[in-house]
Amino acid sequence: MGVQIESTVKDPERIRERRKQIVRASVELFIEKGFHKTTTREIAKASGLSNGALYEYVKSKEDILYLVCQHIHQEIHERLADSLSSHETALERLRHAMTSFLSVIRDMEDEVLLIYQESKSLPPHHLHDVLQNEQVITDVFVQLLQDGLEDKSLELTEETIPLVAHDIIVLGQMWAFRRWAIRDMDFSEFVRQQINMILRTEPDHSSILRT
Amino acid sequence: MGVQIESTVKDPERIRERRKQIVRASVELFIEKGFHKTTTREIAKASGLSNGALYEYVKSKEDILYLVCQHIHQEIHERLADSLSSHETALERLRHAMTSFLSVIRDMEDEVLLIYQESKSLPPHHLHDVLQNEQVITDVFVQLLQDGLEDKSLELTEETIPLVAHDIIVLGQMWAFRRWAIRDMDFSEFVRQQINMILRTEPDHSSILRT
Amino acid sequence: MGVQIESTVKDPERIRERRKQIVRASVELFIEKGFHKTTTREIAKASGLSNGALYEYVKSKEDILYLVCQHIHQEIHERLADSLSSHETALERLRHAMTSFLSVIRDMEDEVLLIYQESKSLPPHHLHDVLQNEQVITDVFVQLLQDGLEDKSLELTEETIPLVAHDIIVLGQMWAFRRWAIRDMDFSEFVRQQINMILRTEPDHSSILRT
Amino acid sequence: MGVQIESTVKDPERIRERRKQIVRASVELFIEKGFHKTTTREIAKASGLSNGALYEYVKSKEDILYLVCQHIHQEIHERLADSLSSHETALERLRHAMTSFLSVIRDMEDEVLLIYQESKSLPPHHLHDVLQNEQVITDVFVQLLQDGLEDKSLELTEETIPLVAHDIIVLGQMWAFRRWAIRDMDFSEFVRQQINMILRTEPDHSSILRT
DNA sequence: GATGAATGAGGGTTCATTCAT
DNA sequence: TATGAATGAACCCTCATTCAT
Repeated sequence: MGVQIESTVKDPERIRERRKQIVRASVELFIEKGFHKTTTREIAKASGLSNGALYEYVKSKEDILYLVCQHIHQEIHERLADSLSSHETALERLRHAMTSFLSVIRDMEDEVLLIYQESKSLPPHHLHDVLQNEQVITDVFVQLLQDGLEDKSLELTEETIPLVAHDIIVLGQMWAFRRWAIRDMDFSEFVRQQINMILRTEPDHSSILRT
Repeated sequence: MGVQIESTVKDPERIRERRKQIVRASVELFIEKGFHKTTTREIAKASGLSNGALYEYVKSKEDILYLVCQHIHQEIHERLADSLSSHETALERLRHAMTSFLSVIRDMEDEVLLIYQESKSLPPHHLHDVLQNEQVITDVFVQLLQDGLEDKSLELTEETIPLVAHDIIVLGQMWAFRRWAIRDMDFSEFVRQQINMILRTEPDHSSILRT
Repeated sequence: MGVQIESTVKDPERIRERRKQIVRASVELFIEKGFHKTTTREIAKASGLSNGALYEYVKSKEDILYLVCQHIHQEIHERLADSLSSHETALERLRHAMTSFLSVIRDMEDEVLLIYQESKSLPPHHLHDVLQNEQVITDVFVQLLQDGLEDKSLELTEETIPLVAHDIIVLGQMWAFRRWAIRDMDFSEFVRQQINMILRTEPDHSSILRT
Repeated sequence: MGVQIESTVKDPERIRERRKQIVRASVELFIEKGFHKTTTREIAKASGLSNGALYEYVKSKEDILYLVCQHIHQEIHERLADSLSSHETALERLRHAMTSFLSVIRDMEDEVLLIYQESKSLPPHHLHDVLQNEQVITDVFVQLLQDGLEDKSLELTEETIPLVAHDIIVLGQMWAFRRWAIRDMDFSEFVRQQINMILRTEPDHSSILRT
């Protein structure tokens, strides 16, 4: 799954191991200084590898960026998937998922920001794959909305589902990429409001329109 | 207004002129290749300036990025401000503003994306200023929401206004930074849905919750 | 004539000047250590240029090799052409040319060897051009042989001319690339014998075959 | 005979075996990409050895080049020696040898070219040995010429023998290193002309001079 | 003010060789 | 003996910036 990154090394266990080191170090560095201003030497050093060894697990600096993006998406997706509940109605499951998603975003705000800012530096092939991963995460919500359509706990039309799902993602990721504007807001308040923006469940607030 | 960029040149008219050339050329280049992959030589050439002349109107490559971001924000803000209507109710003015805003985003999707992806490369001082400009644009909607609170054409609480304003901005800019996911959607359909996401004005759709 | 080498610099006079420095330094270095073991830093330093300046007059290290080969061929060709005499018979002109050619080879043995050993590292396009230059030099002898055919001072058939011309070149260049085997031979003796090999003019030695 | 190459391995049989693999692979690679552009990893892989194993049969990359040159010379020499005839006169034996030599050159043109282009990269000690091997081959012709002097089937003076022998070698190897200029010539025609260049045996062509 | 040649630090990457297993 | 991961010096080249003219 995803694009295969070549390696000179044969032992797959070791590859996994070393790449984990590389990714861990790189995430930190990329967050701190950005992809372009981070040197491969720094990455090697922070990974506990020599300059040469780094290139046995990766073919280019861009590969590292890809690995980083993939790793971040994986973690987000895993944590989101793990938190999927089995409440009776899709509405309740959706609300729960949104809450979980938002809390993942908060935990990984730097990482989310990283993807927003650096993924454009990926070569087309890898970029495509990263965007696909973003879609995979979005699809979790597409599914939940679909469920709501079926069990009628949500009222919406089929055609709007894709965009609504993206809205959910984006209104959540905002916490990461608009930090500067929201920093003084309480996170739980943010959660409450964004969920309400999507669902309008609060009494007498099904719309911000005056009835 | 904004951060002053130093110049060796005295004549302010000439400075304005030359910087316009620089910005025009840079926007295009940055969109095409990204900030880091664009060289100052390319910028100079595309601006019709010599390598040395460039540095008489600008002190560093980062200054150019700043000029570019500022210019983009200015244009967005101008066009948004110009389109502010004088409808009776704030609700109507808001709806009109959102529509205008979205159409500006569509016209300038590359530029919007540019700011999302490259502004992080600004030195802190300039970054701060750019974010402030983003806030200025957001404040247009803050004001409209406030108006709606006052003329009671909108129903919301004071505290939610800032975040709702940001939501409006972000749900609009999505068109630029989620193009890859939305490309096959009709723009007017996008507009309709996003406005509805914010306002829930469509009959029987004041909420996606089943009543 | 020849393949154009790009330069960032505009002033053609300066380009010529600087490239002369580069070539002069490189010939020496390439002869001493070979193309691959010579670094661009060494070349820059020996040329009296900075690392960066070097690359304003040349696009790659291979370009330098090309410039070097071209320069060597040019000099050989010039000196050969300059020495072309106007003796009555083609035979005499040929003998004179061969003598001159051999003395050029002796003066430039290192350079001749350089081309033999390093031209293979040229990119195809440039290699082709270098070989063409080699042919140009060969053609000097082709012409002389042709003349001899016409004025009947030489007895040979048209079809053998090309190969004989190449033989002349190669039997001369031997002095450079077989030095190790010939070093203890007197140069004038070498000249005498090689010319005799081609012309068999010495009394009673028109062939090494016993009559 | 030749320079001893060190090895960590004891069993001489195994050494011979492995080095044969190494040489076979390297010849091909060096011909294809040149010595410097061929990596030891490629050699190891193509030899069916591991990176480390390679260095148990050879102490450096240059050693491999030496082995390669030696092998090529050996094969040329062997094939030349094998073809030595026992015709009555030295002249006839010489003509036969030249024909054989030329056909060896044709079969091994890539290898001959390889030695011309890469032997310069050998460390002095090894280079000396390789040149000596070249001399050994030359000496085959020295001997034949000497024989001709003795049985008087050739007319030449003792002092010219060494150079004539080298001329024979070089006029033959031309087929390899001047391929680009001669490619459209028929090989048998080449043979005929080159032998005639040396021997001038064709009727009425004992010299290219008009009598 | 303008030009464009010059600077030089530093970047990503390679690869001959070594060495722990 | 064999393996293949690790090392790290070194390479070619780029480019933001400066400065003599």
